[in-house]
Amino acid sequence: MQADDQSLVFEALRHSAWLQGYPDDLVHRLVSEGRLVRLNVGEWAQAEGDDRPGLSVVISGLLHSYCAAPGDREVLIGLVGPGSVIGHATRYSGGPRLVTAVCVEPSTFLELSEEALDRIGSQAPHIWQAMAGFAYAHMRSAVRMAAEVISLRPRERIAARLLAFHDHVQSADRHVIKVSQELLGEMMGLTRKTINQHLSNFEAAGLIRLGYGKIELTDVGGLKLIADRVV
Amino acid sequence: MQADDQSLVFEALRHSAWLQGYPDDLVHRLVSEGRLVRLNVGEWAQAEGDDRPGLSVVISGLLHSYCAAPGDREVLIGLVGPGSVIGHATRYSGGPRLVTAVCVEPSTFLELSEEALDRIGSQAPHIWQAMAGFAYAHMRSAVRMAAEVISLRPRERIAARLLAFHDHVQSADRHVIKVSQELLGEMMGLTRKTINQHLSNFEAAGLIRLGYGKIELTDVGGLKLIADRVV
DNA sequence: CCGAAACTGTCACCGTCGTTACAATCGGCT
DNA sequence: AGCCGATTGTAACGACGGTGACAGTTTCGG
Repeated sequence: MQADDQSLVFEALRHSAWLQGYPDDLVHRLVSEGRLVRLNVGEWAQAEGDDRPGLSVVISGLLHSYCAAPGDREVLIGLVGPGSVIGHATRYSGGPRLVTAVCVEPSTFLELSEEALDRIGSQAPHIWQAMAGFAYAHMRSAVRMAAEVISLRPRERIAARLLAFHDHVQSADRHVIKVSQELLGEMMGLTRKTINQHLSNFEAAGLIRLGYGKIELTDVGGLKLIADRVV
Repeated sequence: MQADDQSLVFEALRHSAWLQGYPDDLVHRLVSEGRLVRLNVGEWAQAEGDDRPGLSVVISGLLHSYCAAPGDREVLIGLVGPGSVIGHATRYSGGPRLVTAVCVEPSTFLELSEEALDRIGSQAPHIWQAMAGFAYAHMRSAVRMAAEVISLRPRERIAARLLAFHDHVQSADRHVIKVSQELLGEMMGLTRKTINQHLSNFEAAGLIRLGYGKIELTDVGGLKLIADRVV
């Protein structure tokens, strides 16, 4: 890895939600033990049950993550951006990969093999806590998503999901969500028509502004009220 | 803890899905560092954001686990039986508890405080792998549940959920699921009426047998076909 | 600069699920 | 044995989302 790549990767990891609270030392070890990988649009960063175990941390780019549902279908579970961790160490989780991630933008990753994780672990045991930590974070969002889909009607669900995206991203223009309505529908089990109907509704109420392939949140508080079924 | 309790707890942990593949030594440490707790019907084994961090392993009994959804609602997420792990070590997961668990039968737990986990970790680092492991297991089932609810229509969803219960339990009479139709509906976001309709349908097709507060699976393969949308 | 591809806005029809309500049945408790 | 609460079977009606289809708009690449 080039020296400038190294510092770039370091910054990306250092600011990721995952490693907040862990020492610089751990981050440095991750950078030096990891391998930088670039993938183009359409390539799989990982596949269920594939033979490349380990973790990958997204440095730049964007991916869609799919989960296998009964009947050989795949459902879009979420968007994966810089700072997210995907994949898992088979050895420490005991099973095939959960999800499939496909690049929708050219992306770069820091790939950490199981062996690399072992080497890091022998020097900096923090890594195990960190791994348990992101497993929890993933579990948290998965449970929340399940709870949303189960308990909320489509209208509330859409509002809640928009807010989840909003909270998930920490960039400057977090108010603008770049997702097509088609994709939104696929992610929460609704048709584009239904999505469109409710979004138009929200726009008329001044909560959001619709664009081509994007949605701008203009009244986060108002959306919260809807998600909370107050309105 | 009494000596006979100790061996009882040891057996429960030793046979739990969680600790399969880990050495007896780790199990022994867990038993000796843990505290045995008994709770009656209606008592909370844990609460979101409560002040008793750590893990609890269910030794005997049955609990319902709830997850907070937007709008101060709680949705029934699943049933928790012997061998399951609930709670989490705040320190290593970085956030409030995810779920609330309420006893529906008198239950016993092995409670492991954060300090106990630390002590175990210093001697047997396996514990961290084990913790990441059950976080993964929980994540897996949560993601799967979300995928089911998103992609399956009610009929398929009910079949898939029945199968999930069936797979989850490893006891002898796993074919008999002891849940009321009311509860089933609550767990997957459907009304009792809808549940009843589809279940009656399944019964007529010879896939299940309905009882009072229980459901017996008589044709697992047939249910799989429905869940997979083949039928 | 233009054409193809992707995305959004909208329609009518139909099926399914939620709502509300009531009766019948089962199980445990006294 | 007998009662009461919990659970199940069922009905009519209305609302809402899915289906399939089409036109208009924006984006991007050649």
